[in-house]
Amino acid sequence: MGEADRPGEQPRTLMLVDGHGLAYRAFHALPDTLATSSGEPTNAVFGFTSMLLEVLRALKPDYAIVCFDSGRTFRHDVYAEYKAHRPEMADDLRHQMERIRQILEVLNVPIMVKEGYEADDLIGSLAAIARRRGLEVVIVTGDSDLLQLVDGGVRVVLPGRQRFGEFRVFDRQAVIERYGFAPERIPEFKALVGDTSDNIPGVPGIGEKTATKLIQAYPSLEAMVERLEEITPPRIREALRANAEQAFQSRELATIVADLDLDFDPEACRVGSYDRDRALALFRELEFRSLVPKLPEPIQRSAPATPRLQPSSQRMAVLTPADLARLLDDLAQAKAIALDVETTALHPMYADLVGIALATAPDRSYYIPLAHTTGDDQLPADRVREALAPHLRRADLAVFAHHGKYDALVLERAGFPRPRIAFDTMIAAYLLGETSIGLKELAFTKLGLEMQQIEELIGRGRKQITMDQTQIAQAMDYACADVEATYRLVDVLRPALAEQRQERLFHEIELPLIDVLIDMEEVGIAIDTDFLSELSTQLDGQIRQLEREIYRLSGHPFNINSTQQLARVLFDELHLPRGPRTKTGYSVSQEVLESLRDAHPIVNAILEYRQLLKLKSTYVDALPRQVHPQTGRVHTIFHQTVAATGRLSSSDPNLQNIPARSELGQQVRRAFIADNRPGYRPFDEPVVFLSADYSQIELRLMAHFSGDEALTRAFWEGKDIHAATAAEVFGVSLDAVTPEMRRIAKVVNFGIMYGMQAFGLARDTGMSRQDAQRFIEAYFSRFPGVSRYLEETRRRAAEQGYVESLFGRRRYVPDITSSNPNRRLAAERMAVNMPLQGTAADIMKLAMIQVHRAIAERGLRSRMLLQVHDELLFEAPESEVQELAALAVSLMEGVVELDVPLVVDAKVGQNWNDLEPIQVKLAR
DNA sequence: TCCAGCTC
DNA sequence: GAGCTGGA
Repeated sequence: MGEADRPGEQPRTLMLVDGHGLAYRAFHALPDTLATSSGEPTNAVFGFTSMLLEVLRALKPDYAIVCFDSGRTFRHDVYAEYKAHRPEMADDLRHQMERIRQILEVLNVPIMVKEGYEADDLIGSLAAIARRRGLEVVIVTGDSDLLQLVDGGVRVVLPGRQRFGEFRVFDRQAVIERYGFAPERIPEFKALVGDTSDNIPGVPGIGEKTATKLIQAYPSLEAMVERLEEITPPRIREALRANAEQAFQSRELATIVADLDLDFDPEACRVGSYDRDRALALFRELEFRSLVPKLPEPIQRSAPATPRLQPSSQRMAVLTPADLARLLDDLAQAKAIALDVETTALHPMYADLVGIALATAPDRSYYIPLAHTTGDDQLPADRVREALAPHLRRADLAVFAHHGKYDALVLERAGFPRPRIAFDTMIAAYLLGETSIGLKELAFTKLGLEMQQIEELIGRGRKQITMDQTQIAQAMDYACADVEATYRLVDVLRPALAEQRQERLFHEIELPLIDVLIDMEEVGIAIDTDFLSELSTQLDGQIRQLEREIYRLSGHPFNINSTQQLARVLFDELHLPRGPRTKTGYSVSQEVLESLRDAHPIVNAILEYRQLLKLKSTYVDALPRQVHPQTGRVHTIFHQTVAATGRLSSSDPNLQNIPARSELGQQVRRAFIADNRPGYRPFDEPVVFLSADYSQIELRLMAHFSGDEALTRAFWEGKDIHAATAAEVFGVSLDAVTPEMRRIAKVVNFGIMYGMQAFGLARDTGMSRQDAQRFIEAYFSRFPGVSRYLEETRRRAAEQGYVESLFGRRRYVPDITSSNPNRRLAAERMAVNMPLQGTAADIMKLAMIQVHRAIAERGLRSRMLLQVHDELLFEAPESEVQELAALAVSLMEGVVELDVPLVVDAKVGQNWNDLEPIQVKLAR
């Protein structure tokens, strides 16, 4: 029987997907950075799949077909130029079309292609057939041309303008609201306006506004031509008269055929029956983790093919002394456990312990609730601490964790012994170059497990609760699944590290560093809040004054912080010359403003206003808010797995970008003080800051790696490297180097390490492009080793797909072979920079471990507070500072032996700004 | 989310 | 080249 409406039943819905249209739109709407970790581009596949699943979920169609274009279409016979302008499908997209076919195959969505026709025509015809059989139709496309098919029972879905994943549904009313006329008149609209992408000529001189008016005023194109005489203005009338034939032809081109005779068996297109396992495997291959939850429930299976949880695992909530005894028995036998803490906050210094999860085997786990507000049957924390402490201290018990630095610090703050992390799955994944290193992502990509998302437990947005408010049984399932996955991941990641020969990097640098970082995060640093609040008041006055000045000069008040409003004032009202554009308008960046300094007095005021406000909001006002209520100090988080080069990063607050250059910046730096505040002083004697920083470490590494003779010699001779560079390149003696020559040489030295081209050098020095180019050439002829090294690094990167630091840290640069020159050049810059920045990071990390260990071994009370890439900041009792300085300098300089000396400068002072060099008496 | 601006 | 944060 047919699909005609049956009494009392909702009409069924057919979803028709415009395969090319949607893929094409996704390809251009989504960034081409969307790719798998191996570099396969997936933006079109991802956008297509995301939209498909979203519509399936939201509109729940009963049937679905995806239509694709075939080769040559009848339109070529009508108009030879049709689509002649369209560029050949980009290779990146062509490849992705095959992936889309695979997606559709595993989702069991049928594909329709018909020789000589485009997807539009199939869709139009299928829609008509489906309507005749009483089905509702939903057309999913990226091409707004299809809006002409909208009718009573036909709706069109287009991707959202802002987010591709979201979609807009157009019914008849929505089309009328958007265009001002009915859907069926869209072909006439296109016939008048033309469409360059389809190479439809249209009527020259008629734009969207005029076309809309004409369509609203006349019932058809024929009527317009018949009643030509009444059309005004004459320009339009004549344009129409001269191009009437072309307009009719254009309309034909723009009209979607809806009368093909197609076989259509709805039952063959039923939504829902598909092989979930195969779909998951393909999603895994494409790294579409975020799309997994959007997969429809298969109707032919009662349970998902891949278990969400491991059904064979034994889990228990540890609630009674008997439970605890059982856990301890198990622990006593264990050689390794996976550990995870559940808490109330992301910042380890502000997180309260809510529960502890432990796995003693991949399929055996425990959850010990400690502070759930939902149950009163939890064991007392003291009892749990006493029970676990001996095990956490056991040298023969390996503790696995995912982001163990966090767990260890939280446990320590809760009174437990700090566990030593024997394997950290997050760090391992980071070293391996995995693109997603979250536990849930790794469980999916490495183990094929679909893990419960934290949001499923605690919700999201305004209704989000904290972990302590969850039910114990639910928290147990969540936390136990995490530790079991962690346990299993170790077995996958360990051999992978061996395979990449990164065991030493992992075991001798990254893992030992965890302990150092925990100490630094826990100790924190003191700031002078009184000083900052005074500074804030003072800045406030200056800012208000500048604000008044700016309003006066512009003639009216406006929001100076809004880049859009500011651009309007500068370029529209004051008519200052516009510079480069951003996506949303004209740039009002510092760089642009600097160039306009002389054009109008308001520019200077704005620059100064910006600087003051930036420093005030980012540092002066923000830092005091970050003082910990219990410790009275500021505790940053050091991230070990964020930077692509192996550097650390810092956040909450970021203490690695405290101002240093400007006068005001130095004021901010002065607020970081050695903690001699009454009531806070950590020891019974005054403390001071010791700062130890590597001098020119990356340039030294450049000398080492490149073996360049001139550069190496300059370092051995202890020369001012920028002056020495200037002398070489300008061909003068060292004494004859002017400050300007040195400045340029300095920019070049930095630029070379960043893979800078002549353009960047010209921009940063104020030279002309030609001069910059000549300068770079002169540099390379003076330092041929550097030139060879850069070339060799790029070549190797292209050959193996990654670059390495001295200690085997890797960075993958898949774009190094991209056909897009911008992306390829960017990849080349990353490739030449990483070995320098990455090796510097390795060296610093090793030094931190050694200095930290030496401090402990010598029983010193000095504490390492901060690492800022090439600088270590310590707080030391005055009586220790000499010893500490000698220790830090000698260990830092001696971390590795290179072909150039490593040099460390040490300085001492009461605050982070006013530091004086300290003469280091090297022991022995 | 983007832009701007602070660091090494 | 590498980061993080504030503001719209």
